[in-house]
Amino acid sequence: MSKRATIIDVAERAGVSRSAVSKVLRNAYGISEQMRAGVEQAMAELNYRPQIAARGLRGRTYTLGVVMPSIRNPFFPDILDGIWSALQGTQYQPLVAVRHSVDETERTLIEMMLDRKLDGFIMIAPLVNRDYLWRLATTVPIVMIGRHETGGTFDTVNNDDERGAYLAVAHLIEQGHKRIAFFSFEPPEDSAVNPVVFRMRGYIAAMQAHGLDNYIQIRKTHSGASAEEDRLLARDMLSAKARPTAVFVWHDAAAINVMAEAQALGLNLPQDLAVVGYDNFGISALPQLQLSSIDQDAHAMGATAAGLLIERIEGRTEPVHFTTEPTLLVRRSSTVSA
Amino acid sequence: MSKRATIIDVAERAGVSRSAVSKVLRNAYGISEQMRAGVEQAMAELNYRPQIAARGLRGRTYTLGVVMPSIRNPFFPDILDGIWSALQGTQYQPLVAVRHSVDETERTLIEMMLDRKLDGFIMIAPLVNRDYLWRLATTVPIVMIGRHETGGTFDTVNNDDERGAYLAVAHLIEQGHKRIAFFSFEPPEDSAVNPVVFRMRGYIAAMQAHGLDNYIQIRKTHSGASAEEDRLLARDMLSAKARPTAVFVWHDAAAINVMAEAQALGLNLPQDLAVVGYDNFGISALPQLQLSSIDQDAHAMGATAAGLLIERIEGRTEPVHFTTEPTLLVRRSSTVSA
DNA sequence: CTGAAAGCGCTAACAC
DNA sequence: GTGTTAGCGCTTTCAG
Repeated sequence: MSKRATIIDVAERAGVSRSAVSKVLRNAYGISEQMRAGVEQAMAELNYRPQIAARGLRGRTYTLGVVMPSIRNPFFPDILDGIWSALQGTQYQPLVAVRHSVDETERTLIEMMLDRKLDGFIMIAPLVNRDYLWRLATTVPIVMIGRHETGGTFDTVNNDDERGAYLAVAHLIEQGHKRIAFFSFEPPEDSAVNPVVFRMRGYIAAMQAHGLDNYIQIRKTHSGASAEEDRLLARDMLSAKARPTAVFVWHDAAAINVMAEAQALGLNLPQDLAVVGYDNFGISALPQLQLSSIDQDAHAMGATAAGLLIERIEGRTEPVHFTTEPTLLVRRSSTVSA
Repeated sequence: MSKRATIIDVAERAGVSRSAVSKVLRNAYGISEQMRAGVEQAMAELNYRPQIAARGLRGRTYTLGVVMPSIRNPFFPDILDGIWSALQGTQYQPLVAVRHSVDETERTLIEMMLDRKLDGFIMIAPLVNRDYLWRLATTVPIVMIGRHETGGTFDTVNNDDERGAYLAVAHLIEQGHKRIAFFSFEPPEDSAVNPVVFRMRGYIAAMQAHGLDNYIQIRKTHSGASAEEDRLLARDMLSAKARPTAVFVWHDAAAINVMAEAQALGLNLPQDLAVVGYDNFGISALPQLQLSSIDQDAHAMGATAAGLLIERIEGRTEPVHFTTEPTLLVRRSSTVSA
């Protein structure tokens, strides 16, 4: 295992002091052109790269922790792409930690990243409670994606979930549907901040705005429901006497399960049942699925979150709350003409 | 931003020296029960957690870098789960870095993780050339997943791709097919180590073993082909005079594209065209896809890789090469009875 | 069994 | 402009 050049090696080779090298490294004030040139040459010759870990002991590690509840959801890669593109040209690098069991919240991950002295966190809808989060946010810069909460000291990036839901339902109404159900789930805790609550609100608003109060029907699975559980609930919903002719589903993964169950029950899609999901995740556009969905602009969410986090790390203290506009993507699952 | 307790705080509170605390921390030899108890109490009272970053400056960071070419492929989450389960009960934690552009290889990621002093890497089929990899492997412990190469100083974990392909093709032959094509791609470099080459070998072996030499047909897209490019090639293949009645596709994502194109051409699946993929990735079992596939046991691959990497970090120098057994999963895409 | 002290690679006052 | 020096939080000889 060969040896890596250190700042001392560079200093010796260039015939200058360590601090001179350090200054060149940091582009700090007070270094002559000549010295800079000499140092840079020495660095090149030695193939020197500063060890960020050591640098971190004094200051920053230039490493951002991205905390994900899963990488199975094809929605998250888009967020990551956004983060990455915002980080281009900066010194910061993202490192991803993924939650693995449901009984374990993100706390373990956060602590392990704290131990490793990462500079800040982008967290995606973590299962941590309010108190913990608020306290944590006074300790380290945090940007939260997918959590509607403006009281803490952390920044947030959210989609306008209420409006997105409204768009979805209005689209279904436009297709002639009246009996439109909302397929949802019961958020585990801090329900007021959960996007699903906003989507429900948008659903109700749209139904009411079109005089469909009497057709409102909300079905809920529990958080982290399996495909089987989703399908069980869907079967129950679709077997009822006056079954809905359309359903707005809180997110795409569940929407796919609802569609599968509908087909298993012999329904033709979209004639017998129209479906619209939320997230427009990676596979919704597949020819085999063609699921209509609300796009949150995950890329923008990621990019914005990364930008905000860096601002935070570099000193901003006022919380910022950013919202992306939802877009409706109409595909075959909700209309014959698509 | 409140202050975190350091080893000095603990030492003072317990009325002992820093080194004593350090020894307790590391379970090192030569500490009395009484002192240990006192130190542990002080740690608890101060809510002390050692800062791994500082520890890393001397020794290990207990952090493993997992380098992925993408998190879009639903095959990778299974590997990550395996890694995670093998790490349970150890001090090591995985941190994931994801490649984002194709023109950029994993080198950047590796270097940034090296700068951050991670202890070792699990890399999944990276786009780095042999020389770089071999040199790197003399510097830092590495376990490679999905690269058939036994000459370097790194460990490898692979599926028996040749056997997996054989299973897939034998299954199709059993279903009565003769005109079985292999839908593949041209590996960018170091092609001899690419799993796809082994799959091709298995395909050819199975065809020959059943006297179907004359029906061998291999189609290739290029590495990183888009869905459109896959479909274009599929269209060409399926529009030919004597089109194949079955196709073995090098991996599931491409198989889904082939199926989509077949349907667009008006073919009925699986009657007109049977399809088998490879990887059994997360969505192949969806009712809407029901893609037959070869399972590599991604979980075992991840778990094994993590175990090997820790052995390496803790001193082993002899390279180890591990192979998982492929399993055929028959679904609707290749047989009417499934 | 315990503690003093040097050192890991880099940063940041502070002198010169 | 440039170099000296004292840390950052932890580990690790090496005396006692």
